[in-house]
Amino acid sequence: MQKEHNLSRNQKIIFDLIDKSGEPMKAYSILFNVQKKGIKAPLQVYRALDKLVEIGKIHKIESRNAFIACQNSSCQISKATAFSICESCENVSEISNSKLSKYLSNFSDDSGMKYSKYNLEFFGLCKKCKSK
Amino acid sequence: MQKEHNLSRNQKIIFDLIDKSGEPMKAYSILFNVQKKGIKAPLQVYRALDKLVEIGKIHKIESRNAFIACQNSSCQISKATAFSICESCENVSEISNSKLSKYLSNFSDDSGMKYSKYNLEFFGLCKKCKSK
DNA sequence: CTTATAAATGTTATATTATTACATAGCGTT
DNA sequence: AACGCTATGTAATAATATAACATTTATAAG
Repeated sequence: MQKEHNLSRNQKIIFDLIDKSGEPMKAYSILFNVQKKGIKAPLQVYRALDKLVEIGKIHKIESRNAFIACQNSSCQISKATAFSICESCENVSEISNSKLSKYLSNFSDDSGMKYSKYNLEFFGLCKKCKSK
Repeated sequence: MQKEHNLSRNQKIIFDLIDKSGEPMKAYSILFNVQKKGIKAPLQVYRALDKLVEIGKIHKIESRNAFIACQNSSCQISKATAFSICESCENVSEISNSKLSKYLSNFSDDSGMKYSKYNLEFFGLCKKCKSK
């Protein structure tokens, strides 16, 4: 079992927003959306985002500078993330494929590096966009 | 064989700089370094970077907003990139592992997406930093 | 060679993303 | 209460990236 994290006020507001949106959100778009709730400054958003990423409730889509709620029920794999990104409609979803995550988590080469984390982003066309 | 790309003046200046540095360089650090050669504006740098990424001469390290010269002799795999990143010394190197690239290039799942590109970033401690 | 076209360049301004620095408040432990 | 830690508030600014527009250079077709 995972440790249950008690989110602080700002963290909760921001997590709920991202989670409900169901898609990647950018920091300043988040800021805009939570200003009515009293979160006024970028730093307040970035601090909450940092924490939420740290505890695995959200992930950053690096190629898009955006944040998406973790879609793996228990957020067990926040150090091993994989996403599929449609280059046409920009739809993003988290890939939960145990073979893939096993393969990558166990990956090692002769560089002498000890890998403790990875992030993988696949790009392509989603079903809908392919058929257009 | 690959098409030989004739780099333009700015592209050449910027590629040479990145290539010689041997490590990831940030856009504004590049800008600073090429100002004496007449490249004065960020956009000039970003345009060259865009082109160099497009033709596979350099890659963007997304998690670092930095650019590194392709280390695979012929840049054949610019649509299939993998890097190892030391979280202590920030050393980055491109992973050339045919099993890995085959595995990922052939990856598919039941999402219906057609994957045409991927970028993978591994994080950990390099040999040197591990032993400190 | 010249005309057309695409690619690259130059320049200014501005948009977007993210952090520094410093002060204050809340919360759990002893 | 006193301490340590986490979170918050606020202002300023740094770092990363793009828009818009004018001009020049390279490439290819006639």
